[in-house]
Order: sequence, then C-alpha cells, then structure tokens
Amino acid sequence: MDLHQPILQWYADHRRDLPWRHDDCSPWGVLVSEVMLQQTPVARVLPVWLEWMERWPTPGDLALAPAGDAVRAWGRLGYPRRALRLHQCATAIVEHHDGQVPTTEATLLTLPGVGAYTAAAVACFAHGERTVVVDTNVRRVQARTVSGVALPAPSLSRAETDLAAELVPADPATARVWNVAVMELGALVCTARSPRCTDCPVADLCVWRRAGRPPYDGPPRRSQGWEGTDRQVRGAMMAVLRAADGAVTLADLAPACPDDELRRMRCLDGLVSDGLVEPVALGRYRLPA
DNA sequence: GAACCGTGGTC
DNA sequence: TGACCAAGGTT
Repeated sequence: MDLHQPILQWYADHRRDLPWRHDDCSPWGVLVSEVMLQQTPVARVLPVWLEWMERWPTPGDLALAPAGDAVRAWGRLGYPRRALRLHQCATAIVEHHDGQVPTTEATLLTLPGVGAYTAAAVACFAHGERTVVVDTNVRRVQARTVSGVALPAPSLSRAETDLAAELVPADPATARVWNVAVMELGALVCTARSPRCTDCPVADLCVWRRAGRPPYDGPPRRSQGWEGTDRQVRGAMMAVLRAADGAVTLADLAPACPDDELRRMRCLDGLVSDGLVEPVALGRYRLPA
C-alpha cells in the first residue's frame, strides 16, 4: 500500500539516459538543463544543452560571452528571456558565488529565472540536498494516485506542496531518486493526455484509476491564444535577429507584423526593455552585446 | 491571482 | 484540424 517501492523500482528499470542525470554532470549543467526544460520538452532541449555545455562548460565561460550569444544559441527553444536570465545567472554566480552554483534553495532562489521548482530541483539533483520538488509531473501523479482526480488545478496549492513534502523520503539520497522518479513517471506513463495505466507500477493503488478514471472536473484551464498576439510578433522578430549576422533594420523587422506598425513598434520596444534587443544606431537593432 | 512570455509536437 | 500541452518564472 505504498507508492515508494514500486515507483523507485520502475524508475530503475525505465529511466531515460539523459546527460544531465549523469554522475559527471556539473551543477552548472544541471542548472542549465532545468532552465531549458521550463515549458520545453526534453527532445528539443537535448541538442541545445549539448551545444551549450561544449561551448560554455562553466558559469565563468558563459559570463565572458555577450548575452546575445546566449540568446542566439538558445535557438528555437522558446521564451528567449530564459537565455538572458541564464546569462545573468552566470554573471551573478561569478560575481557573488565564487563561480560555483549555489547549493541551497534559498540562495538559488536569488538567481534570475530560478523559481521554486528550479531551486528545489538544482539543490536536489546537483547537490544532493533533500528538497521537495514539485513540477507539473509531480502534481499530476499526486492528483491521480492520491487525490483521485484526472488533473491538478490550474495553480499550485499549499495542500499539494504539503502532500509532496510528506511523500519525499527522509534519506537525502533516496529523496533525490524519488524526486526524479516521480517526474519521470509523469513524463512517460502518467501523462496528461493518454495515461498508460497498463504500464504504471502503482496502477493498483491509484485512486483515480480505481474510481474509473473520472474526467477532469475543476476550474476551467484557459489555454493561451497565439494568433495575433504580441508573443507571435516578438517571436518572429527574434527569429530575424537570430538569423542575422549583426544589426538589422526596421525594414528587416517589418515582416514580423506587416499590417500594424503601432503594434510592431510596441513589440520592439518591449523586446528592448526586456534586454533581448539592443538599439545600436538610428533604426538599427541587434542582439545584446 | 491573472496575464504574459515561444515553439513545435500530438491525438 | 486545432486545442492542448511541455522539468515555470515574473510582473
């Protein structure tokens, strides 16, 4: 009647061989992977992570590079502000942490782009700290196996965090495996769309499955729009800037939003104030130096 | 708390 | 086909 042994055994048998899980992966490699994996699937992260690690094996290496290089090397992972924040992480680590990725959650939280999840994940996976890692996979596995509902609510609740905390084993080394094992189960078996309950090590214990897998019955989960959003325009502009060698002109950026100059300029201003774009001369822009 | 922030794959 | 989703964070 306990989730732990079956899930830990399942993980030992089915876990993916991902480079950031290797024993010889540095804390920096773990941090980079966790930021890249925010809202981005493993398959797309893999090649970019490998390139980053080869190019910038330590925070010091990235800190020496122009921020724009990080943004360009980010490629099409999406949410390019993450690349900028990773560059800011590198600078902060060099300046304030002797070039070493911080080990405690509290200190990790002070880094740009590092929130509750990433701080807990890095402290645990990179440094072996016993933390409570709660991501979308953990939330979904808990929602089904323990709470008996199809999906977690749109926002993380205190009750979920408390439950996750109770489930984390006391021994730090076991806690580390547990945290990654639950995430892996959510990623490979207990998936959002079509859960593969026949492959699940805790199917017999799962409250949701025992109840006949009732459909989601909670507050509506709004999906974000895309057509006609600023995000679409910003993305198109960043694609132009990544592809360019140096600076581009306003005319080069116009196709990103051909029918609305006002919005086009607003989006460009937004990118500049975000630090993703740098004005260099009259009407010329480039990725930040 | 709600809105915003990219991109591409999936069923 | 298109809505939904992916190891979230910031404002």
